[in-house]
Amino acid sequence: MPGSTRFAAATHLMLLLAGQRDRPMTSEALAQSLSTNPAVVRRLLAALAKAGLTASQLGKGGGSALAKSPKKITLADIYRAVEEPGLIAMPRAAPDPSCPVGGGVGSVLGQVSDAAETAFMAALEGVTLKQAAKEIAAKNAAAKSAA
Amino acid sequence: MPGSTRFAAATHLMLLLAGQRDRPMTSEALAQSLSTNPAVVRRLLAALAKAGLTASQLGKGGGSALAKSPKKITLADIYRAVEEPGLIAMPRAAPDPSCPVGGGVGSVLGQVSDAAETAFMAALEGVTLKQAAKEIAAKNAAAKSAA
DNA sequence: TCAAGTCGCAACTGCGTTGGTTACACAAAC
DNA sequence: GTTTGTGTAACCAACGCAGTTGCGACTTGA
Repeated sequence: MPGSTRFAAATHLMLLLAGQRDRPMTSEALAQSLSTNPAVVRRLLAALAKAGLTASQLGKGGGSALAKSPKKITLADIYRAVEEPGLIAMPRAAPDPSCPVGGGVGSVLGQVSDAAETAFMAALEGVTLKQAAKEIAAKNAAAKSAA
Repeated sequence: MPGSTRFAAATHLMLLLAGQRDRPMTSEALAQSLSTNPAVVRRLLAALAKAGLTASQLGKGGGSALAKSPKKITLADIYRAVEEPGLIAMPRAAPDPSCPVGGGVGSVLGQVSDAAETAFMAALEGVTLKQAAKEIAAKNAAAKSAA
């Protein structure tokens, strides 16, 4: 697994918040569901808040909550909030300058990378938080009836 | 650095080989163009050979060469040959089993991940090695005339 | 048959990123 | 003013990637 697991964790968080819209949830409660540390959750939440997806309330009875309707939040929003762009990494070392291919590879790859990344994001753009929540609810209902 | 730079390096290699189809190139010569180590090149070449994109010749005067026409090789082929699948990483730690969201996140994310990855690969599928080589040649010609 | 050239593969190392953890200052509610 | 909870910084351990080295296997050519 190359990249980071932040997107998966952030999506989990957002789904949790989407199910508790009436009152804010503390980072500790969220951390327990993710089986991780509150500070990790807060780091994620900080990124999400900066993107305008969540808002937090300080002090007693505080916590975090969605800042927008789950219908208006897509997985692409979440991805952009917590992950770095650049699905395709460029080589660290510069290629041999005497190589005629070396110079061009970068720019060609850059173009392709942009196109591929756009396609990737478009797929994420197509799923809203609300849709995802609904799908999970349906899944849980099915599991419960089976048990 | 997020993912790996293997795709970029492998594409560079393939472009080099596409320009030297008459005789095989040694890993040492390739390594020089990439300004890296021959062993690194061989690792890449091993993966490309396993995918049927290149073939190597042992012994004196040996080296590696394309196994197919550049017209029939797409960047998606190269990507698949050298990179692991799974653009979206799942969390390492299993979520709290008492959390109703926890279980569903994985499967929903899996579906989305597949869709997004398919879109990503489709973009790469649209570019053949030959097209990339042509683009670089055009770029180099333009640079030369400017100088 | 033997020497030279080249790939194939496996170990070890160094570096950068990631996630986990702790600690502490600040803000809001009671 | 005490309690609750966020925001943020610092530090640590684990992991993956690239770089490096070394050696064995194989093919060519004299």
